[in-house]
Amino acid sequence: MPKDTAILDAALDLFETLSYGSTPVPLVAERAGVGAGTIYRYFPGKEGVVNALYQRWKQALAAAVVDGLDRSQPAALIFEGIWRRLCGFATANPAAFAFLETHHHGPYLDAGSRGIATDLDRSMAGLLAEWQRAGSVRAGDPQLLVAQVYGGLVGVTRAYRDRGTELPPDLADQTIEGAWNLLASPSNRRRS
Amino acid sequence: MPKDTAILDAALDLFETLSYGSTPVPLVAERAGVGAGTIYRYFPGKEGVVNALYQRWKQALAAAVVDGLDRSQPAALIFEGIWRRLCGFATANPAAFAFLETHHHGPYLDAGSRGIATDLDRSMAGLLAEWQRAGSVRAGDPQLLVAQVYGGLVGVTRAYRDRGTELPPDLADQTIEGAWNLLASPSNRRRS
DNA sequence: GCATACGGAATGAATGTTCATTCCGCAACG
DNA sequence: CGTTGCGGAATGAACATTCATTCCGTATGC
Repeated sequence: MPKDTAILDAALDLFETLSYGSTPVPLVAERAGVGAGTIYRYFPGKEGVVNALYQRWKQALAAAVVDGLDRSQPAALIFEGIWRRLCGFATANPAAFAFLETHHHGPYLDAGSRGIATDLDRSMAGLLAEWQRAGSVRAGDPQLLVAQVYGGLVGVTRAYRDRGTELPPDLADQTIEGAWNLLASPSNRRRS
Repeated sequence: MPKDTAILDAALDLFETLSYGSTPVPLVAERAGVGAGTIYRYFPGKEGVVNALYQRWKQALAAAVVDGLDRSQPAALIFEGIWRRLCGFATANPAAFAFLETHHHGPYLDAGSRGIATDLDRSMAGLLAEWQRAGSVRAGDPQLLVAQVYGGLVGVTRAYRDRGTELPPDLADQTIEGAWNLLASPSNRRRS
């Protein structure tokens, strides 16, 4: 494994269990199987590591969600697709998903990291706004609706984590009905 | 203001903006208007401060939500009451609400702090389970349903915070329809 | 094909800084 | 005066970062 990847993987693990502030850089190095100084060959410092980590995964998440969306389908179907990808991503990369969440606010994140985050939010809000115009999603500030559904998924993954259980493969099935009904206008709600 | 309260208030502010790990104790002291040593007269140490802070506010939240619930009302009405109190609490104490969220996972929280948190979760899940038996809430693990609705509220408050805006007084009105529809069984959904 | 020399990547002990905590002297009250 | 509560400089540990050194793969000369 390339050293920079080894470093990022080790950092992900440790930042998640110890929190960023309480993780010593030398410990990251040890876990990554490199010397402490090596980290500074690949990153400008500890903050550089968090930001690289954040951007790497946020971009991966954005790609996983957006890539190959067929925008011509009905809203409920597109939403289902997005939701499944989101859940798939969280299940496949639970530590990374939790990391993105926990560090959303971090004062050490730079403009680049924040930018990626808001781009994704905005493009989701744009989609919702379309659907509102088409009458399939209920009224309300689209950004807040996005925040509310997405927050729900975050809450569920956190609950599993607190419980010490892995995310189940049918996470999407368990949560999609609620998620869609939170968004849908009355006539578009799911019956099942 | 009593010194211990001043210390907790200062810590709340700083932990929220700088994160726990990066907040120096002497800075908390300065902000609280006390000497650095004084903190150690009131708390066993920095961890003692976070835990006192967490417990203080989690208890306040629990009290705000549960106190004086009339369990004989229909589910939708009880839920509305709870949701309004929750939103009221978040609006009245935005920093504390955010703090409780951000530090839910903190490795520095002790058993006492975690205990309060899970008690509240469990009592909410119990309520939901009752409603499921009565047919007003859809099927599914009640703990996960709680996590999903509550996560939604957290997401919304976070969105406002990211935006730099205060939480609006009508937060509950903006979010309750979605929240209830996420939970409700088909026949109990809101039309409005 | 072998020996030698070179460059840059990697290392980890050393450095200076930052921080949680302590402790001693002062002040306020009785 | 004694006692109690407080302040903030002093302390020592832990940390992020640096840098003199080692190490290794490749090139060069024989």
